[in-house]
Amino acid sequence: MRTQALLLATLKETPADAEIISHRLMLRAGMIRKLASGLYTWLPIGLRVLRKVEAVVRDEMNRAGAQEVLMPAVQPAELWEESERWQHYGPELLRLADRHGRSFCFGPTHEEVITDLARREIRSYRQLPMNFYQIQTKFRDEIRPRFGVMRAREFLMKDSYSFHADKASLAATYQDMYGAYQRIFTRLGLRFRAVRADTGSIGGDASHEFHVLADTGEDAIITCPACDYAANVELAQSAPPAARAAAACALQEVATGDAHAISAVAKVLGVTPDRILKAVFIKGDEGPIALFVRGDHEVHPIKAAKIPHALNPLVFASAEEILAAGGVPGALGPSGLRIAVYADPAALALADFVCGANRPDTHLTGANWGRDFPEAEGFDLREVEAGDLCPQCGAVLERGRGIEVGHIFQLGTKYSAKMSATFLTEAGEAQPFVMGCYGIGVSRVVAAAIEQNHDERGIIWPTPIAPFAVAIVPIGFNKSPQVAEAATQLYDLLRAADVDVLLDNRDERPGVLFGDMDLIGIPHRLVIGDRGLKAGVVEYKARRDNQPEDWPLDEVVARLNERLRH
RNA sequence: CGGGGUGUAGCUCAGCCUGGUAGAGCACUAGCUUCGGGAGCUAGGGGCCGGAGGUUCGAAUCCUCUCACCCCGACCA
Repeated sequence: MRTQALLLATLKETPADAEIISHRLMLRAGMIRKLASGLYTWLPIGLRVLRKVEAVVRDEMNRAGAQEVLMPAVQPAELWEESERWQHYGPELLRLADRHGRSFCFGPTHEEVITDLARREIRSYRQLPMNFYQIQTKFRDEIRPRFGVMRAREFLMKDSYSFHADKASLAATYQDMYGAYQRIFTRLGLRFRAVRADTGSIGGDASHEFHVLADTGEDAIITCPACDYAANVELAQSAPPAARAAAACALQEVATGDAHAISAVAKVLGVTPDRILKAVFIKGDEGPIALFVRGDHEVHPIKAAKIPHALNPLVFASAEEILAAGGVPGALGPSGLRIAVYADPAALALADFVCGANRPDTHLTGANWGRDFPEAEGFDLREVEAGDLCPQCGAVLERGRGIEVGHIFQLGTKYSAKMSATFLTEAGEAQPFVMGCYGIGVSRVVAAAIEQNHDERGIIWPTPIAPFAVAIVPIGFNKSPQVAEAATQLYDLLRAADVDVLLDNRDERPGVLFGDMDLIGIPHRLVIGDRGLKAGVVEYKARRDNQPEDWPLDEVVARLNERLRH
């Protein structure tokens, strides 16, 4: 393509409302423009990248045996009523009515539609398993769209859904999808990590998120540098604590005055926070629940909300509820409580510890589970931090940030059971499909790739998703017939060789051309000028490198192909 | 939805406090010069000052109401 025929809408200045680097660069490179909050137009340069990401995803999905379909973006409310998500999905679901007053929604996801398709079309276990995917525009009315296409309301997603006769078959396809995702993100040139994830509201047995590693990521992830352990902090665990020591001290009551916070108690009693029991009381549907963690640890709200009968999302108990349960705020401890008590394993491993006495301004020292109050039920509650030990191999864990670009779930029969989507087994019995679902945020991948690949001059695309693989930059295209001829010849030659090439024949100064080609991140650049032509060479420079090199004119195609292959 | 902030030329912003009839840089158009890392000079075009109402002789500026957008929190690909 020639820049003549291309909307090269680059900006010198950064639009004021762009916060993160990928959003800024996508605006400056002329990839996207905002239409309204969370709604973006993809300009030619941006769309080329989006299509290339799509192509890699499609290729690997096909290779993994999935079949491409395309479902309607607008879906009838009836299906959502069957799955009961019409009530539960909330305001994120964009609801519409047609001229007859029938209710519809703009699909944020397609479990209902695909399950409806499967129950109509698949009848026998002989047809299973089957895996369908589509690449399609979704709409989620996000509370707070931000960061450009990173969290847009309308976005492009690859979603797939697999149908199985049993869990073993689902597990096999899940593994296939795991592998396909690894290949996809590798081919896209991203540094990523598959992490264990909370199954969240979608439910199901197993789930992995694929995160592009970047400081601007919205998720905190725990990774082990020594083995393959990686998990979202929402469910990350650390190595179990050492076994509890025998009780050695007698229980003593100590007046601690107005020392209520862990740090204050630690100071007054001259102990470190890891010898103190920290209490958190939360609301449950059968009354409050007491939680205990070690004083130097934090309760993770998503973990705590999984406790039986706890309200989800988590809500802290009121002071009145705590008092009614036998607790005294400021001096909370496990003694004399009349409610359910859970403790994190690290808290349960404490011996001769400090805790509140459930009497005003009073703490206990030398306290011990079992001896001084009942053993609490163990429950993983604490948020894992960097420096904790890996539960698999014992190495020191790291904590970083990631951008979630993919998520795979083993759904089970959640949708098929509600929607009576069944097939006949070998024994002739109707059984609900066992399902899996697998998503990739295609448009988000574009932003994530930029977060990982840029410098002060602009984007540095991995070649597989660059808007163009090669830019030809003639110096003085409209002044020097020799340059124009050589540039055009080379352009034709490369196109004939099926190279994705952009000829920048704008009548601009070299600085402008260089600046734009760097900004939009074209990975390979060929500069043709009178100076070089006299010597029979063109200048080649990789976007990532600083030093250009001279290539003999007649070797350019061969050398370039060599570069493009790697 | 709570808390904070911003709307003035295509973009980045000044002007607002202290009312007096619209500005700069970049971009755009034309001409001349320049031409291997975002040129210089000259001459131009472009704004219902987000919208509505009010105060005033007079409102971008003061008041009220609205709308949009951005940032911080709970959701997700």
